[in-house]
Amino acid sequence: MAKGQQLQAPKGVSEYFPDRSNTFEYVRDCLIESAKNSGYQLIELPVFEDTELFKRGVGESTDVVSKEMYTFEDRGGRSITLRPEGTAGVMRSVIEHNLDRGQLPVKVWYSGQFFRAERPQAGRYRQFYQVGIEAIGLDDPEIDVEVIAVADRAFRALGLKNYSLEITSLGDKASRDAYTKVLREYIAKLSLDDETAQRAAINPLRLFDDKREEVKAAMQAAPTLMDYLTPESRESFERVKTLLTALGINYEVNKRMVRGLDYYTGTAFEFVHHGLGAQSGIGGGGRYDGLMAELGGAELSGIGFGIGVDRCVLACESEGISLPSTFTLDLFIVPMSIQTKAQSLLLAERLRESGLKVDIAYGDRSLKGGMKAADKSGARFSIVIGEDELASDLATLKNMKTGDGSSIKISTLHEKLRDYFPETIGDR
RNA sequence: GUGGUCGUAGCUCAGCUGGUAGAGCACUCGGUUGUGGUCCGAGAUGUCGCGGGUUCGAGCCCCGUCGAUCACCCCA
Repeated sequence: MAKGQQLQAPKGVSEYFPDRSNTFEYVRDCLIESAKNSGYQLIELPVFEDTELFKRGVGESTDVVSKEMYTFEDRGGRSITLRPEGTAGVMRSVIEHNLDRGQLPVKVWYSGQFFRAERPQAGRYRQFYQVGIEAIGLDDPEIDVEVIAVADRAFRALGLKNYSLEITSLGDKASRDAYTKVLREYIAKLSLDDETAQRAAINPLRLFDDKREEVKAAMQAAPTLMDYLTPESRESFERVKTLLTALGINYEVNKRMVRGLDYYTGTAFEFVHHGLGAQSGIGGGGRYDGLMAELGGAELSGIGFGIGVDRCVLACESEGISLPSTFTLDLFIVPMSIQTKAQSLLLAERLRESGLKVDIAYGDRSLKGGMKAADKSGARFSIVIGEDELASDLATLKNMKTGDGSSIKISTLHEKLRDYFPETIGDR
């Protein structure tokens, strides 16, 4: 427990340590794997950027920018901000390094920490981990569906079932402007309290997300964006739906979906898990038409998503899914005495160099203690190294699962283990 | 930023209307002079989140503070 002056982690951060860190690692890698399988390549970016990037990219009217950013001045007097989301940074890098000059679309994935200074709650942290992808330079329903499929495939690979996909179309800028005008007129006729009215003034779409029954009821009859889509937007959205069905991906059209970042246009989607608390979105994203140009780049459209790794871990736990451990050991060595510890370490290093995963019982433990350590390590085999073994070069290789032991020559242990782990042993 | 609940051993928690701490799990050692998982025995562990107040006496009551948690707001 926290004692007096004991240091503790900053408020609202999530930490993963054994054994739970294995779950985190597995989930993250699974998401990344899915992106790689669809041809996305790594883009590794800084966690802090010029504050201006987010103000222009994400939008100053958004909550994320107006009150949730970790912003500070560096020693050169520059305003720096810890990234609250990933897309703006990717765009900046693409523009800065002319990544869009070659074949399109540019397909990249990223993963890492993001920061928002919010009040923490279930599934919402001030530092959170996200895996995301972006496909830039192509406005096409097929790529929209591919992006959605990357996320859906990853969730299925994790074994998740209790989630659903919601999609909508936010239309192009023309559709959006026409609609917003009508919606503002509708909202103006409602009698709302000051705070709510202020929220509506910033972004009228927000009211669709209000949790209060009276507001929900009032918004029930509100016009929806779907009715104001241009023919092109409508046709594109129809194609997205058709393709999702063809891929066997279930979805629900949510005409009232709200996206918190200003740059979204066209296809927008959100994966919602039903076993979490109030923060139920495990991943979401959509198309952005004006973002690149806004940041000084070409007039290129793009689409991407961000998936919350922390929330996916919680989702797996809520469904009782037990993921394979990312930590595995092939062999655990138990030295009998202080005299054999050094020899054991040499043996371990030799085996490790050939690609085996090997650990040793350190400290002056009893044989029983050493074997308990071997047991808990989860290693598939154990071997006790004592004076006798070193003198005779004979030891018992024990299968920890079955309990069977077979006598082997220590000098040929490498070859013996090669039979069991052909995939891990390299030719060195 | 606003509100509810909570803060006792590494973990999960018990502790009646105030009388200075306990269980299970985990851990270490032993029962089995050199082979784990089951079983049995023994042992170690806390300034009861922190600070102040009331009291002869506070884990328990009061105030503050920090943290956690859940919800609003917002979102991954």
